Amino acid sequence: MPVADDASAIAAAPEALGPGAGKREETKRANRRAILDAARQVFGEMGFEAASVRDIIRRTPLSVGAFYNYYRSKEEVYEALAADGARRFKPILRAEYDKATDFDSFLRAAITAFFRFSIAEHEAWQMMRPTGERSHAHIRVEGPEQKAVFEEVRAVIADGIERGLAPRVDADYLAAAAIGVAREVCDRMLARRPDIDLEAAVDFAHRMIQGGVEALPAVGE
Amino acid sequence: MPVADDASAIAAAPEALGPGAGKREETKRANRRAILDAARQVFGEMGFEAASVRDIIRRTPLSVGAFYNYYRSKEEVYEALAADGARRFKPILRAEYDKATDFDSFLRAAITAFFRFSIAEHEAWQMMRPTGERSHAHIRVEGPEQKAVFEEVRAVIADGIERGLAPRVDADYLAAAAIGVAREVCDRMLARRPDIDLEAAVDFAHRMIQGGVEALPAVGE
DNA sequence: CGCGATGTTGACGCCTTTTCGAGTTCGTCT
DNA sequence: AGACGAACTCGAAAAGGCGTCAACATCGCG
Repeated sequence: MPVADDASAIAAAPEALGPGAGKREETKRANRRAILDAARQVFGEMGFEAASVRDIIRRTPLSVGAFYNYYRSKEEVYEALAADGARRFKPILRAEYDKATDFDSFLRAAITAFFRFSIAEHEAWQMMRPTGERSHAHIRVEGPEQKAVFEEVRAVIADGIERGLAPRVDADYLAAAAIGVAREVCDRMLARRPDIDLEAAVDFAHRMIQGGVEALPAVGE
Repeated sequence: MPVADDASAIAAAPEALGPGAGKREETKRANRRAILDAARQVFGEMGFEAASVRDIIRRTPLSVGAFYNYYRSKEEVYEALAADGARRFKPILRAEYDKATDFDSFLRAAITAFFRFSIAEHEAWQMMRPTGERSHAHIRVEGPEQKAVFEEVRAVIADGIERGLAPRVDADYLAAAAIGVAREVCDRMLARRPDIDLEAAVDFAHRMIQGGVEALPAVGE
């Protein structure tokens, strides 16, 4: 199920790309992607801490110097990777919202989408993890892209409040709480591999959030 | 050694010394603590990534070699720091539980305690942060001590279920969800500095979790 | 008092990161 | 087309952190 490694590094058919698709731009794009792909592989295989910049560029036709033209450190690469995930998830969320007819069904659809997305990402990163030695530290990136997703959630909630589908509460807190439930339940679900019961987890998170929302009192003003 | 004299605590009574009475043990303890204190300061000031082992020991009367007698890396120090926090919080939670008469009031007390604790910790770490350049990456440790806190929460919930105070649900998921709400709302609250409204945040989290729990029975309401 | 165990020191070697100037490729102007 | 400059790449080398270790200090105990 892991997304097959497509040979994205070298474009065999440099078709007419978008506007101003000079060869320069093209290789830049390809290099960025080569680095990102290699980094995902390396981080997945030996963990973020253990990985070095050299490990990454070794899986790339590029040199050390070229790496530093694109990213300043492996941390920045990691952030770019995380940003990429957020950037891919946001439209999914948006699509669910546009498709939904009522708040409750949107909530469930959004949670389902998030869990599915997380499972896929999880698998994509875990390809070949030989050493069981797992670090106890997780890194959570809170960059612009992640904020954008948060904002999306907050906007949707604010909209729901506006339409009277939810009580007048602090949309900021509600978005945070909903994301918190989803995130943590998702983590637990993933921890139960290989017996992942998507339905049950979605159901739990959905009821929890929905019930919580209904219990919130409208805030003054 | 800077730890110059001590008032000649004569080793006349080698036996009846309490736990950790040897001078050796004592300095070991002091050194560990010196490292931890220095590390908290350094991490707070320049961020975890930027900090080096030498930055830490520089604020300590110890040498590089001594550092490696206590910890294998700055990561391990960070984990120790996080473990320390969890170890200090766990009894607080326990005390609230022993004191509580019903589940609902315990829940509120626990959330309040957690938020208070978080505010204090936050302030302890943020002493003097000159450079505004903040990394977007947070590190979350998930070591034995954190697991112990999680287990504590889960046990309390399981107990509540046993007594019929909460519906028969997956205690694992419920603990995760409750922690998720508390954590995220707490983060948001802290982000609103310096206008922190503890009451409002506690109230929000409390209602959210309580409402969520009530909505949980398998055959939705 | 003296000896072994335990702890500490700090310079050293290793390894990674980051820089930088020479060389190369691309886009563009004539 | 030819040639010039800008942008990019390369890899050696500088910079610097990490972890070690042999020598030294201190402690506990008989």
